[in-house]
Amino acid sequence: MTENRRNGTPAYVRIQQAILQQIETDQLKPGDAVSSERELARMHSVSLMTARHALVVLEREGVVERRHGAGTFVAPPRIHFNKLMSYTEQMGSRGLAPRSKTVLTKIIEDEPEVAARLGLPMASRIVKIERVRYAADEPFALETCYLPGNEFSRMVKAPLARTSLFATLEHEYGVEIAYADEEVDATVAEGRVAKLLSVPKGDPLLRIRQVIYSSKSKPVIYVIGFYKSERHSLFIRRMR
Amino acid sequence: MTENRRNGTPAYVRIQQAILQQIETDQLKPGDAVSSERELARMHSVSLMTARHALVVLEREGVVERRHGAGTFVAPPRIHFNKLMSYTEQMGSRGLAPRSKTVLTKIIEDEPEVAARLGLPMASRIVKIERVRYAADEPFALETCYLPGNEFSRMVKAPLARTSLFATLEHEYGVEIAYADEEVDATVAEGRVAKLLSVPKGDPLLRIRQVIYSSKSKPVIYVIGFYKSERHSLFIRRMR
DNA sequence: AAGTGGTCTAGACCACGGC
DNA sequence: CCGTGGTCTAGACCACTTC
Repeated sequence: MTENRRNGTPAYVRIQQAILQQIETDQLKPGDAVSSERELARMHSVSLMTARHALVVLEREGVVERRHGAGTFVAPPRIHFNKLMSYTEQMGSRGLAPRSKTVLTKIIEDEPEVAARLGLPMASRIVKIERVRYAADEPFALETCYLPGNEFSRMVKAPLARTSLFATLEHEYGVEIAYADEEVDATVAEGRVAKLLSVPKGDPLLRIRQVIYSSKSKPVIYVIGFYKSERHSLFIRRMR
Repeated sequence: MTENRRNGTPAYVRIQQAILQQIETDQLKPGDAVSSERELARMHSVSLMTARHALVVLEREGVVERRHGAGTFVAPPRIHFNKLMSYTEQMGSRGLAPRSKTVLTKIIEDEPEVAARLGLPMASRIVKIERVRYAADEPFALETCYLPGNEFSRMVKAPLARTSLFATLEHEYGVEIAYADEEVDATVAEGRVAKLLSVPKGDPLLRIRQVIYSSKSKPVIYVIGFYKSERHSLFIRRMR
């Protein structure tokens, strides 16, 4: 082995980095052929198996596609289906600025159903944050978030107008958000919800109840959202 | 190579099959250690790299977990979130019998929007099948399926009361169903839909519009479903 | 026919985990 | 310490695609 692992980095990772850099700098675009296994082996002075390993892993990660007999090609940019993203992140990925107004933030102790959803004892202290989301200066969603009060009481004062809830949790509290289970159904606008969304009573709304879990599978946020139906629909990709 | 690929099956696949069989016959249960790479290599008279390959692929498929320094272990049974299943399959997995009534089946030529969703020219012949789904003798959903008429005209006469649409497509037509894109929103019951579901006009309904694709990424079914909200909600797991 | 990825060998050393 | 998985070599032949 002629001094592989120069910087503690495995050879196959160095090969991947070289390819990824070519993609990032647009030297390689989707559909373009990546150097073949044999070329990579020569270029990086490694065995065929090592060059091969680099490509196999990149394929599993969705960066390249390999076609038997033909070659290895840069994969088209991936569309992230069913990805858990905050409202801020969703808007950001479409190049739009998130706009929302916090209409309520307080600590409650009398919502046992919410406590149960968060896996807390009844009558626990819970942070409640209610926000109206806007798209094009028009309200389209009302989202109510609940967080365990003992851990996250500082959230009551967080400047949520600027930063996202996810970012705050990840940076300020070191909570790594991992996944969410959503329950979706249909309902109609009534009372306070209708007023905040400025829709007539009886209009159909999408209701999404979401339990968001940390990487330790502990519930960290419970969210109930009401979405104006004509301005919002949900996309899901299901695999067989 | 001492006559590997006895039956045209690669050695690493044979090793996988041996392990999978041990799991299926409960000789290996979740958490149990699988034979190590070196053991497998000896047992199957292959090199370490080949035994290793078998395990690496099984790990990617979620069958086993590998822990550096510790060993390879049978993975806990996977929970299938966001899996594309037919109504028949969904009911089956809950131990319930599917019940539905076909209220309409005909060939149409005048729904250009549907044709577009299926990637067909306007004014194409399209098979339309409308079914009411029951749970506990109560209607809870109205599903309208559209299929390309030229390929699937025999579907008009398929005995859908007994077999599922998916099964028919897969067995009779050799179409392999791969994934679906769903668009979910909320609406209210009106006219014909309200009548068929026997709900009052104005009741909220979940509307799901689904394009189901074959493994060749060709649209094969377009489905519009209306679901009674108090009897149906949708579960989604999103990963970060 | 030339070039590509797919499978495979018979070894090697390293890094990590558990006793 | 020993056994595990992780990385790696320097070749080989096969199967497939493209021309």
